[in-house]
Amino acid sequence: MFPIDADAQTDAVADAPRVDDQLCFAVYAASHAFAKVYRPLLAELGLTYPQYLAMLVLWEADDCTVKAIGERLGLDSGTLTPLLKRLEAQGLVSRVRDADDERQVRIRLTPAGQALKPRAAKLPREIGRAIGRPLPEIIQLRQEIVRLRAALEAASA
Amino acid sequence: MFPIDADAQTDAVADAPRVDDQLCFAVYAASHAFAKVYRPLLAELGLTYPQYLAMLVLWEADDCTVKAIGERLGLDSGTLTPLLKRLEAQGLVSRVRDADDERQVRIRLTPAGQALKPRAAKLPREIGRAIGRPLPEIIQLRQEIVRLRAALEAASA
DNA sequence: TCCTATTGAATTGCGCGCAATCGAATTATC
DNA sequence: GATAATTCGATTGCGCGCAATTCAATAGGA
Repeated sequence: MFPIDADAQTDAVADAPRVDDQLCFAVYAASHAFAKVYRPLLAELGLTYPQYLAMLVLWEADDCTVKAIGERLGLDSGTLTPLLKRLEAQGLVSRVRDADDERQVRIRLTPAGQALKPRAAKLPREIGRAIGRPLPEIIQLRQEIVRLRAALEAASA
Repeated sequence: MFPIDADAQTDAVADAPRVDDQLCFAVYAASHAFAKVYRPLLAELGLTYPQYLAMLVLWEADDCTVKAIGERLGLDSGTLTPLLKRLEAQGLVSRVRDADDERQVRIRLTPAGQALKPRAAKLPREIGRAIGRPLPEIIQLRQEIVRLRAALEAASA
C-alpha cells in the first residue's frame, strides 16, 4: 500500500499504476461526464460549459473585471478574452474599458444576458435529479473535493 | 434546500446558483488543479497529461487498438488520433494497421516507451504526498467520484 | 455473389486551456 | 518629473475534446 496519487495500487514498486486506480483519472473522467450532461441542456441557451461558468459569476456579481472572473474560475486572459468576446458577439455581455483605470476591461450583462438567468437557474436541479443521491451526501462530497483542490493548489504554489 | 446540481443553495427559486456551491464546478476546478500539479512533473518525461493517461493504458496492456484506448479513457478518435501520432513522433509508440482487420490500428510501445514506465511509476506517489491525506480516505473519495461519474454517464445515455 | 449496413480511423471545424510574449497604462522610486 | 517596475489584457502557438463527416474494410442478408 503506497500513497499513490490517490489509489489503491498494491503491486510491485516498479509497476506503473493502473489508470482506474488513480484519483486524478476519476476526477478527470467525472469532469467530462458532467460536461456531457450539461452540454445538451446548455446548447438550448446557446452556451458552452465554460461560458456558463462565466455567466454564473456575472449573475452573482455583475460588472466584473476580466481578472476577477479569472480568479473566480481559475482561468487566465488567454482563455477568457476570446470566450468573453464570443459572449459579447451573442449580445449577452458588454466589454468596456474602465474610465479610471484603462488597463481594466469591465464585463457587464446586457438585458439579454440578464434574461437568461431564470432559464439557467432551472438547470442545476435537473442535474441534481440525474445524480440521484441524497442532497446531504452530495454537499459533503462537494466539500471533500473542494478540500482536495485546495491541497493540490497549495502543492503547486 | 433543493437538489441543485450538487450544491447547497438555499435562495429564492429564480436565483441563479452560486458557482462555488456547484458540485460540477468543484470537480472542474479539481481536475484543473490535478493537471497543474502533474504538468511540470510530466514535462520532465516529455508528456502531457492526456498523453500520460494513454501511456498508462499501454503500460498496463500493450498492443491495444485505438478504440480500446478510447473506451478506457472515454476519448474518441478525433482526440486520440493526433495524440497518438505525437507519441509516435516522439518514438514512444508504433502505429500499425492490423493484418487481420485493416480497419484497426494497433498501438504498441517502443523500447523507449517501455523505458519510460519506471520513471512514470514514481510520479503518483509524489502526488500522493502532495495531497497529504490518509490513503484510506483518498481511496474512499475516489470510489465516490467513480460512482458519481457512473450516475452522470447513466443520465446522459 | 451482390448489396447493404456496420465498424474503426482519420479528418475538419470550433471552442477551451495554458505558456509565453507583447503593449499600454499605472504605480513606485528616485 | 524622468525612469523603472508592475499590472491588465490581448495575442500567438500548441494541444486537447467533441461533433460531424468521410472513407475503407468488414460482416450480414437476399
